Amino acid sequence: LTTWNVMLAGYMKVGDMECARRIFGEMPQKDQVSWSTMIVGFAQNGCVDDAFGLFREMQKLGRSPSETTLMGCLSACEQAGAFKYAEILHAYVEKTGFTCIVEVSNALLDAYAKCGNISKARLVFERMMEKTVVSWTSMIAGLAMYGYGKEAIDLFQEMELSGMRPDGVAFISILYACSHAGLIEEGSEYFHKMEPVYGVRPSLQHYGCMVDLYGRAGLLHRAYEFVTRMPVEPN
RNA sequence: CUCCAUAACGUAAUCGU
Repeated sequence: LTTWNVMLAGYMKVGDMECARRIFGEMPQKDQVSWSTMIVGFAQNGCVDDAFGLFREMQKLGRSPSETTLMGCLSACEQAGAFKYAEILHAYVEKTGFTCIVEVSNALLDAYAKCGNISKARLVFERMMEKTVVSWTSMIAGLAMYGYGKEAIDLFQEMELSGMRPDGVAFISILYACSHAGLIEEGSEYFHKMEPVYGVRPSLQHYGCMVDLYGRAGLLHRAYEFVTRMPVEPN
């Protein structure tokens, strides 16, 4: 079974959905990994309708999509901005009680944010019993996408107060938020506190965010100076 | 029983309507 699954994953990875589909039809048994591989594979190759077709087919066959399959489906929604699918999946999540699985709620919150419904995303976030750094980061990034920079910063502070330690991705989100809301000083303050205060070494992506922060605000000299002085090789 | 192999939640910039 694993061997068949590996074949599915391989074909999907190179974008050969026809071969993957053929193998999927030929294999003697299928498990959750097989279904999940197909659904996520279609989604990542931009075929969201095929992905959901399989989700439906799975249910018709009386198999319950696992939490992992669900996370893949939700992640597929965001790539397509497929709000209608996000709502269907939300209903399924509620029905099955998967809401208590933090990763599933994270995926749901992120899908709503990326599909254009920030208030539903917020609702999912507020109702979560348990939050991980992924939950906080997804919410912060969601607010940032809508240009709510101030709110993103407030949430970042709230996260710190709750005792959650921000990681590298959390900093990418807050820098993204500052950049898109024109909060230049706030952004550079966060950047400069990263390593000394939080112990997170800035990566190339963080430097990229800073160049964007200055450049987007029209501070081209500052952006240029930043690029020439950064300690990692600019890409 | 333990470990290992296949899927799976947050990740900057570039995309006119």
